[in-house]
Formats: sequence, C-alpha cells, structure tokens
Amino acid sequence: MKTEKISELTTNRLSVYLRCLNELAAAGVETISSQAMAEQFNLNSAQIRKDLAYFGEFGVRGVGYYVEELRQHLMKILGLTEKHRVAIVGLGNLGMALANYQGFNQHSFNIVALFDADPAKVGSRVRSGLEIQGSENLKEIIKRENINIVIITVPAHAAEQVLEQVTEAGVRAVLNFAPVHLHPKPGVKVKTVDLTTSLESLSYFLANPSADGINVDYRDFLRYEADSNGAGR
Amino acid sequence: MKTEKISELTTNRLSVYLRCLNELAAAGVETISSQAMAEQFNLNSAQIRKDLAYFGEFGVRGVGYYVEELRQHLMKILGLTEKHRVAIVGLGNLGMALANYQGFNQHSFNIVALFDADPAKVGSRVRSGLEIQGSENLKEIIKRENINIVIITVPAHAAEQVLEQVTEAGVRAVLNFAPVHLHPKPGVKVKTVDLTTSLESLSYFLANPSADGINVDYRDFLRYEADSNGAGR
DNA sequence: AATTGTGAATTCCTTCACAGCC
DNA sequence: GGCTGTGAAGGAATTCACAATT
Repeated sequence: MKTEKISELTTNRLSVYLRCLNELAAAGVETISSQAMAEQFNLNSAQIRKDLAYFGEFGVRGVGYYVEELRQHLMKILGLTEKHRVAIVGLGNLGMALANYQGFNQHSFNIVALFDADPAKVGSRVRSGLEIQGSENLKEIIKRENINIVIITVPAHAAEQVLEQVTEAGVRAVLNFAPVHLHPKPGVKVKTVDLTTSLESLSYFLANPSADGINVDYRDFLRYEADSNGAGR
Repeated sequence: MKTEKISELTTNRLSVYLRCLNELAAAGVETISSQAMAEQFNLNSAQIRKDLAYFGEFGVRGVGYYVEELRQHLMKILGLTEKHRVAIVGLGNLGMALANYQGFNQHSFNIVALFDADPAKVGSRVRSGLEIQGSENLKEIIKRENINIVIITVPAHAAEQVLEQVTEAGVRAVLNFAPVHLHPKPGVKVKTVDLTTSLESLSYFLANPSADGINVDYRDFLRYEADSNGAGR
C-alpha cells in the first residue's frame, strides 16, 4: 500500500471495476485477468493493474485476480462496507426521482432525510414513506441524523447557500445537481453532475462532426466525472 | 480557427463559460477578463484563453472579452443556435423527472418524444402534454420526428439494445443514465452520467480523508480564505 | 504459459511567462 | 497599464514493454 495521491480518475474507475466484479461474481466467475476486464471497458489493461496496485498486490501472476477477493478489497477501499446516511435537499422533479430511485447501491447508501424550502411540500411523503422536512432545521437534523452525504437538487441560485449550511453541519461529501460552480471549503468534496453541460457538449459534437474524438467510450465519461468535481483539494 | 483536436475537457469548459457569460450579460456587464472569469471557477486564466483561442481571436488586448459577442460565438461553436430535438427512452423516476425538468436550455433542447416499453405507461402524458409511446415504433418515430439526441433512462440491461436501435435510426448523440458501459458505433457519441460511480467516489473520499486534502494543500486554504473575506474582485 | 506489477516512454493537459497589442 | 494569444515548460495520466512470479 503506497501513500501516493490517488486521483479521482482512479477512484471513478475503481467503482466501475467493482460493478464489473459484482456481475462476474453473480455469474459465478472465479478469476478475471486485467486484460479481460480491460476489453469490457475499452481500457488499457496496464491501467487497471496500476489502479489496483496503488492499494496492494491483489493479483496472482499467471492467474489474474480472484473475483470475490478483489470485490471485497474494492468495497473496503471505496468505503462501501460502511453505511452512508444520505440527505436530499430540494424535492423538485429531480430530487423526487432520486428519492424514489432504487438504483443506488442500497446497502451502502441510505436516503434518510429530505428537505425542501417550499412549505407546500413540507410534510408530504415520498414512496418510501420518508417525510419532506422544512429547511429551517436543516443543520440540526443533519447533525442529529448523522448524515454524511448530501445531494443538492435545489435551483442554481440556492445551491451555494445549501452547501454552506451542510458544511457547517459537518457534511464533507456533496453530490451537486445544480448547474453552478460551487466553492467548497477545504476538506469538503463536491461532485457536480451538470446535465446542461453534458447536453451542450453533445451538441458541440453534433455541430462539429469532423472533430476527432467522436467515437468515445467510457474513458471520456470517467474523465468528465473527475473533472466536474468542485474542489476540495 | 485551428484544426487541432478539441478535447472534451475543453468543450465541457466552453459550456461553463457560456453559462457564466449568460449571467454576466443578464447583469449588464459588458466586458470580462480571462482572469476575472478564472477566479469564479478556480481555473487558470491561461486555460480559458487557450480554450477560446482554439476557435478564434475573440478577445481585445488590454480590455478582455466583450460579453455579448463572446456569448454569441460560444453559442455558435457549441451548436446551440440550432434547435435539437430530444427523445427520452425509459420513463421511470429519472426519465419522468427529466421529461418535466425545466432546467435545460429551452431554446436549444426540445423534448419531443417519450418512449417506454411498459404497456401500462404507454398513452399517459407528462406535464407538458407529451404522450408516452411504445418502444415498437421507436426507430420510425425517431426518423420521422428528426430526433438527433436521445436520453437513455432505461435499466442497465436494456441500455445497449436501445443504443443499437437509436443508432440504426440515425441518432448520433446519446446521453446515457444507465449504469453500464455502452459500445457506440463509430460516429456515435455517448456521454454517460453514472450516479453510482459519483456516490462511490464520494464514499472513497470519506473513507480516506487524508488522501484528498484536508490540510494537504495550503494553497487551497489560502484561496478559501481570500474568497471568504469579501476582498477579492 | 500466462499474467501481474512497474519503470520508462509517451501522450495529453495545464500552467508559466512574455511578446504583442490596445 | 492591462490583457490577450501562444510557445515553452511542467505536470499528470496513459500506455508500452518486460522482468518477476506462479
């Protein structure tokens, strides 16, 4: 285990490897080579080996990686053996959809609180039965409920203020859907998912078909993901 | 105007610059320097100048960039002067939210068709009045309606097949929310938004606070300090 | 024989630094 | 004086290529 700085490009890929291993494990596959995994994602096999080697020597020469063993390692490395308590702030279309979404890793990420500033929404419940709370008590509820990840789905103009409040409440990880660049304090990590930018970037490639890079693959996604995080470093 | 390859990192930033310019224009600001813009996004001013310089000499030395003029250029470069006709495939929570979302650039991106394979959903309408159609006629409707961007919000196992169908229908730009690596044909651009990966990457950060920065980067602290005492800019 | 782990080479991206212009 | 545009330098991420290991 080295003490080198791990880039976000790497952590994003680790998450993708983990998903792949989950599928392999479910299919009963016992070992996998970096080459075989690389082919699935149009990645270079050396990159996979390097990503993994940051954290230990998990492979066996001549064999590859034991699927279940590597899966456990990645879960540990990514902090997925801990349950994360997640709050969503802003229950518009997107916030509602995420509140009802079954797609997250249910074991690791539990949505345990919902907030909205609109009094008309406060008190109503989403499908899971969770009740929408007013934003007045955001800070104390976040503290009391030990929430450590906040998803921001408020309008752009309100996002920075929400970030400030949840930061004061001790939250250090934020997934931001507001189309705005946030300014996190040191030690606070913001990842922004910006749908407008994604669409506009697609638009660019439609408008410039001659441009290279038109045949993209997962690498571009991973790179974008890393790049679009606010700051915190 | 150069013929160099424009990276997706650059096109993503162009979209961010455009958003910034929209705000400046709305605020009545007439010119902006690369330095002033850079401060808003924690970017290097040379990077902004370089990104813009790929497409022309838009600035004026000693002055900066004329906001409205640069805004028009960026709209043109990003292909936003054309209206894009967008379809959403998969009207689950997320697809529904996006169908009702007002946040996209309404002038450039029009959602004009919705598809779902579930017969129970076919025929119902979203808030805008648009009707959900069955997936049987996906290809012909996409052609007939001249749809050029497709948003995929189906479950992971169905996404690749949707990509194939819309590719056959002539679509060359896809925004994919399914947590899976897709394999687009050459000339087809796929951007994937992967919420699980985003969350897991945040989880890594929480599990390894020393890795990504608490007090590691002093410059970051200084930057924050400078920002938070109303002095700068 | 197969496959890892990794230094070296390469490619790509960002930042510096300054000439050139307003 | 202030700011752009850009070649050069620097830094980061990726890929190559091979010795080491099972």
